[in-house]
Amino acid sequence: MKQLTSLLLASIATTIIYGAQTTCDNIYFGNYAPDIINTKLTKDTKELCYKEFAVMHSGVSKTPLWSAEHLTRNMLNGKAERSNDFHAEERLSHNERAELNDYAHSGFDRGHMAPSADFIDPQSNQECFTLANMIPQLHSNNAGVWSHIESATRYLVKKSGEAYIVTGPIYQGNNIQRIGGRVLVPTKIFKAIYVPSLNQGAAYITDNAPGDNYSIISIAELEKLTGINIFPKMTQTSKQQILSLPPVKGDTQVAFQNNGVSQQTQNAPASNGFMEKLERKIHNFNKGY
DNA sequence: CGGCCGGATGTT
DNA sequence: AACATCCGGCCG
Repeated sequence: MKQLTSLLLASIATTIIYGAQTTCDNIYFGNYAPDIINTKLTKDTKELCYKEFAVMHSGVSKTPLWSAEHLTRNMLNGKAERSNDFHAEERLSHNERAELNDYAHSGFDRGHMAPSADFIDPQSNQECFTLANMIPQLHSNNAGVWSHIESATRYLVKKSGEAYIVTGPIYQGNNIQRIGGRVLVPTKIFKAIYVPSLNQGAAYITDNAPGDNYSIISIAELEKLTGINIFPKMTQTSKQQILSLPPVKGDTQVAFQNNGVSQQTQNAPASNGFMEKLERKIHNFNKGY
């Protein structure tokens, strides 16, 4: 009995220590994968490892619940060549995965979570075109505010040298749209960033909607919203702070409201190509070495 | 593959 | 303001 108890305790301890079990190495902060707390989300999920990113795929939404990357300055030193090889995920059965047909004529983009422009490595770039890394995303959002959020994130990586990034959808409300009758359309999209050298993190969040609105929120707030422990190795104190993220050029930062229309508080300066210029500047700087 | 699109940027 | 170019993405 005593043995059983200690076994049980050991198993509980193991559960706590390895709460976010992962088979993907060198992707997650502290090697701890995001941990799904909301058990409604855990149904039919499968972790998929790739060379430079990892995905928690849901057979219910037929999208990722998150895509994780560990980016360093060196990985972004160069230009990513798009493979454009959009493909269904072969490691998933038809019943749990999105197909190219689902997206065709749906009116939605196949929007990357881990973006193509993050992967200069050819294998990784090809891999990121798996539909397991895609959500149905409005084109205006993908080509607009979201592209700026991705750009600002790469800028932050180049500036700080290293970051852990978790990107994913949020499904809110009772009338979630589907495409192909199968793939759920997210209502919001987030990109969480943790910079280990600063021991700080924060997240961008936008509606999957037209317009330039976005918010910056704490990791703690994002975790409440998603039901996912985004960075299990962050301390609670650190999760409640908000890392100063680069403003998103020309777009409108708004006060975050969980379940309503956001309310404008300030405008990011509309300096032409601000982030892009900085990206190139740093790229050229890095090229010299 | 090529043609096309919307969004954004750069040049004139 | 007009034009070219780039980009992520859609379609035939």
